Amino acid sequence: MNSKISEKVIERLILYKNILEDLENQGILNIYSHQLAKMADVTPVQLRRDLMLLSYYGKPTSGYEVSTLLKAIENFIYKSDCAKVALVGLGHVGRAILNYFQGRSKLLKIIASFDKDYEKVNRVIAGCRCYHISEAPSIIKRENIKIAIIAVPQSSAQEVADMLIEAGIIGILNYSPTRLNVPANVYVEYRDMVRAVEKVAFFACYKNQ
Amino acid sequence: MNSKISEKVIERLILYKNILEDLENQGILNIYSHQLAKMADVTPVQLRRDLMLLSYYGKPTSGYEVSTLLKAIENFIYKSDCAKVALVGLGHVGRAILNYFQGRSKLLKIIASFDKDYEKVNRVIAGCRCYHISEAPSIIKRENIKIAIIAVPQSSAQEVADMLIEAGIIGILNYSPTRLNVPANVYVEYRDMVRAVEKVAFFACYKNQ
DNA sequence: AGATGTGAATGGGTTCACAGCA
DNA sequence: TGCTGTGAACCCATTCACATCT
Repeated sequence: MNSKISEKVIERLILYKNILEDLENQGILNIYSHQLAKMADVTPVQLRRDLMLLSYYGKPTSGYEVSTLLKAIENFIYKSDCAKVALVGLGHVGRAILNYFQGRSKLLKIIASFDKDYEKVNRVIAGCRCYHISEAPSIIKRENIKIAIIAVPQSSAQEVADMLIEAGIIGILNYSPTRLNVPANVYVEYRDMVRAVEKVAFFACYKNQ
Repeated sequence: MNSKISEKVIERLILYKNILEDLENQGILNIYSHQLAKMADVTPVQLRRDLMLLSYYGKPTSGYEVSTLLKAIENFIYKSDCAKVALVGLGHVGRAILNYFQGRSKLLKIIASFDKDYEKVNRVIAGCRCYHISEAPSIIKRENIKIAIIAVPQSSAQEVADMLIEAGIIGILNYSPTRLNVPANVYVEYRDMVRAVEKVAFFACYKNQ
């Protein structure tokens, strides 16, 4: 592990990857930094700086080759250990995630989903089988899943997190508003929807005086 | 507008507000910076720095008074112009947001929701009436709504954004993966769920070698 | 000429270290 | 003594300016 990699750079690289996938699907072969930067809402210099991480190089004549740059970002971001994802909670958030994932991420796959409601258990929802929450530890261990999405109500979030971590999870995307207590080696990202709207409201008004 | 306010500070202030609401509900009257900082996963110095924005002061003996600090943050964050929110798209993401909002945000209120599906139109879902998308411009103008959440499929996100901005929206929370083309005065926050999981996967693995 | 890649400068955010207070 | 508030130092991210390439 050489120099520390910042969250912002990774977020941007993932965004570039998305845009490049779209460009590839449109049959575009080459792109200049100023074009890609515009699509990603960053400056061309910022983009070129970010790409310095990848040891990938473009050409002054034709810019970047879409397909190879895409592969370079994928190689950099992709860690095969963390390709399998578990989803806990099949309410609206959980279903939304399953729908969005359908076919979108080439790098990650939601292997299993869990819920405590027996109505949902054993059904296949958006291409993913649902198991009872009590089966989570054994399935996560057996499949060696390292990443989990928590989409359960606030009241059970910590309890679910404890169980997941015990089973080997080291990365959590938490859609519940609760702050989780986790060991130092576990990475948690919070996505509270209410806080997100409050942030937008503040900055929108702030920007316009 | 004196000095520029950073996104990170505001995100943290909103988080403190959340935690303080919980503390108030638990009947806790006072709290020290190191306690609140721990709950928010920041350093005590960082917390005290953040509070410098508010012109609110604690006491070395008893720390901060929960109720007044909470009010100070609310006052700072709350802009009455931006209290009304519109939601576009009542798929799973839209419903999830409505459920989370139920009673949670004291500062903001989702006034109206919109969908193109006539099955949903005129129903009241999670306490919020659903209108046909074609009514959005007139209702947004009439109610003077400034903030909107976009929870529609990728293919219609830009079109919806154009319509909203035309009707007076200046802040957008975008759950679709699409990058939006908007005028300079409009603030947009992106919340793509697939990219979020990819970020977690990267850092979880990166942290653990 | 018009791109890319990058050392050096700038600017913003966080932490240190300590003064001041009850 | 143990807290708060904050100038100064530090560190990280972005931007500038320019050498380099075709």
